[in-house]
Amino acid sequence: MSPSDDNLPSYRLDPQVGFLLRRANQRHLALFARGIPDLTSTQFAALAKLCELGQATQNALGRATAMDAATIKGVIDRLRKRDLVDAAPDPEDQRRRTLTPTAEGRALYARLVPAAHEITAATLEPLDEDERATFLRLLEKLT
Amino acid sequence: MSPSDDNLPSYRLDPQVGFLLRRANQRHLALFARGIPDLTSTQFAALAKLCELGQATQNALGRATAMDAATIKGVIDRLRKRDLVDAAPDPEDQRRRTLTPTAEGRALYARLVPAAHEITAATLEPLDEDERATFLRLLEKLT
DNA sequence: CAAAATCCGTTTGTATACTAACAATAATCC
DNA sequence: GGATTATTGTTAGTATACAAACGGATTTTG
Repeated sequence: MSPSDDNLPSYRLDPQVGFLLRRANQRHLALFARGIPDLTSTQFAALAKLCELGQATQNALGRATAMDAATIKGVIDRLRKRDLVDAAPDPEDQRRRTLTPTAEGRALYARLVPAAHEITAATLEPLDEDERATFLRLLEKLT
Repeated sequence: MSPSDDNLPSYRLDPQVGFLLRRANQRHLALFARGIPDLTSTQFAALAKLCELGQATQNALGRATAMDAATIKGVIDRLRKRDLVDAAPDPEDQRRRTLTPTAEGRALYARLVPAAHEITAATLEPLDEDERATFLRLLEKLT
């Protein structure tokens, strides 16, 4: 043992993946809130995926957007309150609620898509073309 | 205009950076909760940084751990309730509270450091050595 | 077919995370 | 030195996020 070999734990917070992921996410969320003040990023994700799919049950939409049942419920409640999403009982399965974007929801989504693309670009702005592709490829593996 | 050139917005949620960042963060948080059930990742970050620094005022610790004043307050409240952190008034500035890790806090931190390293490794496990370095380098730029 | 297991949506509780506003204190400026 | 400005910590309000438990509906299984 060297004289400096004490039992102080060798750990620094700053370079840890978890800390960096959290901060990168924070930065992205700030850019999102600035670019799309109308909706939170989660609400936009739910609306976007629902417009992609045309319709979905509540829990299925949650799975498609990586939100658990309790989370997607709150998100959908808020979107419904603003008449962006409609919920109808499923005649074939009485447990299910079939969600559909309203005309207003689809219109808002269509209107916001350009801003959403700009937010993605702004988030990746510190990287050059090659780095972006690399980063997205690797990030996808950590999902 | 080609016949297929309609006004449907071209947007897919799945490949967007924001969506991937959120999911990567979720995966990391799940690994963290499994590896360190004692503390949340945020609480551990605050405790770790405080042990690194020795002491800090509340808002300064928040800045060092990327938490705003309202967030760090709740985190510190919970750590204090568990006697992991001590808060003393600063005689030089009566607005400030000087935070210090308790002996128990330092012991817990020292005990958890190996698990924290394992969580970092588990989070990055899908990447090989080169990819990890690349990913961390690029992620740091998006902070 | 009946029992068990699963799935659906809901509710409660806890923990981030940010905005906004606030009182108390410090620092700065004219 | 007095007014303005900034900082510190607090509070209230909103929005994810997840765990755990629940009743009801459906599916699987024995």
